[in-house]
Amino acid sequence: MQLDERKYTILQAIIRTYLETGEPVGSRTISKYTDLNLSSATIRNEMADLEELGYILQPHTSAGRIPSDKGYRLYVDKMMEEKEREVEEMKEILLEKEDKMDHLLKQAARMLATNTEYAAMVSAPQYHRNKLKFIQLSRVDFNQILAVIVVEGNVIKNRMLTVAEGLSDETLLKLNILLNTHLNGLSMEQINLGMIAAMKQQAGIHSDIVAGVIDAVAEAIKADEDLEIYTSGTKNFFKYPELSDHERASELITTFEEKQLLSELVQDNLADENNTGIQVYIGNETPVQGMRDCSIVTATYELDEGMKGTIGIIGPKRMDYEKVVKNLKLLKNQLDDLYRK
Amino acid sequence: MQLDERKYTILQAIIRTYLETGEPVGSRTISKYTDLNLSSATIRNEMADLEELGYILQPHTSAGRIPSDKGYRLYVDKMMEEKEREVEEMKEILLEKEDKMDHLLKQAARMLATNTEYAAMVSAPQYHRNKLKFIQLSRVDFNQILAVIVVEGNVIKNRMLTVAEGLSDETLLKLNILLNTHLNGLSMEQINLGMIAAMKQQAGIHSDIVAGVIDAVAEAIKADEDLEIYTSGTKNFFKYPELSDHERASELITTFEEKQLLSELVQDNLADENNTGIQVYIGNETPVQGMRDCSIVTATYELDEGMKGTIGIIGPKRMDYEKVVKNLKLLKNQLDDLYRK
DNA sequence: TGTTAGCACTCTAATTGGTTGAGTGCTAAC
DNA sequence: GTTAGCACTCAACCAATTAGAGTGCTAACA
Repeated sequence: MQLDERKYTILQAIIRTYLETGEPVGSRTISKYTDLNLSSATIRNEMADLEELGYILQPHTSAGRIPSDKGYRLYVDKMMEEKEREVEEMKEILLEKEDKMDHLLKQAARMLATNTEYAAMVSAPQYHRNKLKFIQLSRVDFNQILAVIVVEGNVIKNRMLTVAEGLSDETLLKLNILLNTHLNGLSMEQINLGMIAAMKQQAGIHSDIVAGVIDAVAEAIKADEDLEIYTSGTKNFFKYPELSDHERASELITTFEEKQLLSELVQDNLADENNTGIQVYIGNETPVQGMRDCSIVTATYELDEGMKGTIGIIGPKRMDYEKVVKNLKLLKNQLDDLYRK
Repeated sequence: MQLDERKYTILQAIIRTYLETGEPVGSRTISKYTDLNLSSATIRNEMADLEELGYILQPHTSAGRIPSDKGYRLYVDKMMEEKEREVEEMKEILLEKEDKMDHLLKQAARMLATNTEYAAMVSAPQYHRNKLKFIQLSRVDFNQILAVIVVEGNVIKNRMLTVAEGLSDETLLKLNILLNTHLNGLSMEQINLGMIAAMKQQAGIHSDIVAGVIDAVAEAIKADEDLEIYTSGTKNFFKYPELSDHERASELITTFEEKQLLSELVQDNLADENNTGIQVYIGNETPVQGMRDCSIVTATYELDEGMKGTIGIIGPKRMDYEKVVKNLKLLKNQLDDLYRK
């Protein structure tokens, strides 16, 4: 048995109706809804076939049909574009160029959640191909040295170092020059043990300062270790009965609170090189444990060369995919443009 | 009518029983529970009086009684200490001296939530009495200057400034000296417009750099504007039916997600000078909108001189106050000691 | 051969009414 | 002042019923 054109049309009608109403769809509804002019009995026969093909399911014997994951997948891949969406008024998306990145991203998440009425996440950009740009040691207190490390992409890392006894300005200058001449322009891979040893030797009694700085450099470069993720709209889970029984809600909320659990999503997204921009995970396809009953739609944005982050929406499988994709694209474009100018 | 000793005893019995069971308490239960040797009928009379006095309420006509906010308040103020709590095995609280403050505090919140089975929050310390310690301008790129500002308590603020054309090392040095000689050691209040104008004049064509630095200084000092708050255990709200209907849960979760809404709590807590250490808010007493059905217990910790933060537990009014207070005290002590050594 | 009308059947959701049990308030007696 | 006793209230539970939506199947139709 094949998915011929008529079955395809019927399936499409079922899914669209279900997305609108959230209720299982019966044969009579489809018989009226489509312009196929078929009786409900015929539709019933076709529905039985579609069920056999795995595109739809029956929650119980005497209920209508709902789409299966396979059905949703077909919808997202093939049917979605075809529907000419009425241009709908959308709350203006506006991102002020805030100087604080964290505020900006938090704001972005909030906006996504408000506009879509689903839960939203935004990951802070990951910095790749990081090279050391600049190191600066300064005396702050008698026995405290501040090391400032700037890497490509203008990520800044501060590290306070305590020294046993005061350093003269001259010594400090020497150390500054030592560190900068040896390390500037290098990537993590290029900094090797031999180099470090050589520097330590040159630093003499101040080798522990060199060690501290190297340590801070390492941390600044592998900043992705503690990937920041901002979320918003957790309460929207409650809008969809299929997600809001205690057990499920509890799991979803925990996942959303312990944001590290969402990092899979970010990894997955960034890893995908030939990423067209939008990725859809339906039900079991999700890389995040505890969200098997949801659909997740993500997009990757790029703030600056190599600074990529992920934005995403989590909602019920019967989410309004068009709206979600539209919102994500809009935000992605705004973020892409933000620092490009 | 007065709260005589017998009424007091009965009230105590009612509240304790309710805390244990979470069910409205009937007269017969109390008649058996206490060693007053009174019949249920007598208890009923006393209960009617206690209700009139406002210490207990009846959810509906033919139900037992539950404590009112006023009842809980009396319990927390007067009755709590009297109960000798069996020393209960508690999961060991252990805070590694993590070098990253945010990890440490997040971890602390998680621990509180796990131990108590309520929702927990931890605020990052607020830095008070901030004076400027040190300013450093460095060239990073041809047209980019990095300003590093260190204030008392070693809070560090970075600000990237873009300049129209390159600056000579000499000019940079001059600006550094200008800024440091004028500003070091001053508090926010001491930096006035006249001073800024004078510096701008001396800076000549580089007055915009001075302006940028002043701006960053202002931000560094009023860092409390974006007070960091870490939360954990949101899902614990679901453990208590009185908090987990959709409406209430939705509100609680939103408050917990938009952490700024919890800042009232922190303000309130830090403002209270003669704070004995633990503060209890019952029901309507809470400073946080949307938590009127909860009780909140908070404590203040002090990492270093003037670096105060708040830790807190949010749960149902019928929470195990002793356990909560005990946990907060334990954590508070650990945090207090952490950087003191 | 594909389509349709019709019918028996299934299952959920909502409604109803009855029962149970916990708990109360009140009164009269101790 | 205390208590026994009784009538009353109310939520919670259960079973039975009903209504309605929807199905699958069969037989007739074009």
